[in-house]
Amino acid sequence: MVRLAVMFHLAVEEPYNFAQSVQDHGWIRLAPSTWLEDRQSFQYVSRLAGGKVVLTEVTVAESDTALSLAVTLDGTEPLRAAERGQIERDVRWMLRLDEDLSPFYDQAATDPHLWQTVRTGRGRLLRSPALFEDVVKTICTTNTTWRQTKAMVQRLVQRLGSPYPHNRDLRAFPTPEQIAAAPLDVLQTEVRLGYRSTYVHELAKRVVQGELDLEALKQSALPSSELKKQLKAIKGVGDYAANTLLMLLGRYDKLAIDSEARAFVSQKYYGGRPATDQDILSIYEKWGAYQYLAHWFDSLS
DNA sequence: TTCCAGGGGTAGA
DNA sequence: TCTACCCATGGA
Repeated sequence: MVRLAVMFHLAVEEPYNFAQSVQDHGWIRLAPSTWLEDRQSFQYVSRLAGGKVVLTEVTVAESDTALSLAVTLDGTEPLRAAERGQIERDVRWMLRLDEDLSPFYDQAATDPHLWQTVRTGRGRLLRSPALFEDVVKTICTTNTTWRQTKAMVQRLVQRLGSPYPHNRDLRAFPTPEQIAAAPLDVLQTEVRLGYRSTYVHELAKRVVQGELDLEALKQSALPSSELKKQLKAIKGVGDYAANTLLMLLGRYDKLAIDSEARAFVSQKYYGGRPATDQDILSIYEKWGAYQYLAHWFDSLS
């Protein structure tokens, strides 16, 4: 089998700590994303619109001057310019290379403790190329352990995703079409999504039927509260999941309060006594458009 | 056994 | 808007 590789560079604005930013978020441990420690690189199995499966690897480019990333695409067929362009846009989206965090940096610089962590260039939390993938992954984080989340996503990818020709153990995240075409029973008994099976299956069918245009939400100029209503209209997406998805869309004005956030705030601000959701909200309220990131960095530092 | 994990849907008030 | 109850799964 012929192996074809393409490499290109992406310019990056500093401060940006590639290795930390990619690994900070748990998403790096959800298939088909991987962190290759020995190569200090981020690997992702991409499925292009036409069905080609390509292995994408991103690492810091060797350079004495400006920071840039080296992106390598491995596949069996030559890539058209449009396909290469798609992957480049996907990588920029996944790593949030085009997000302007300077207003947050300005605000964070007024908090010496938080600034210690923020200034190191972390905080561009990893996300998936398609919002569909992130909605499914987020549904898989609810009311379960992180261990089970990883296992559910891994089984979903292995059972329904398209294989990478050079290594069939590597598969792309299944498309809405692939999930919709699978019998519900497969999601229940093989992927073992539990009661989430119907949510994920329904979501895939709605996307395939054109009833729900998730990709359009990425470009939406709607206020976060409006966007949140649309996200909560998805079965399986409640308050926590909707706010997590807003963060994945680059909106940081709402906190995703889960058991981890409750435990952290309780420990740090209430001496181990339980904190109500209102307590948590009031702590980060002053961060306005950047409440999620403020809490995120607070929990890191 | 029972509880609960990076919750959410639904019915009933 | 708030509360009680249910929901698959698997580890503790």
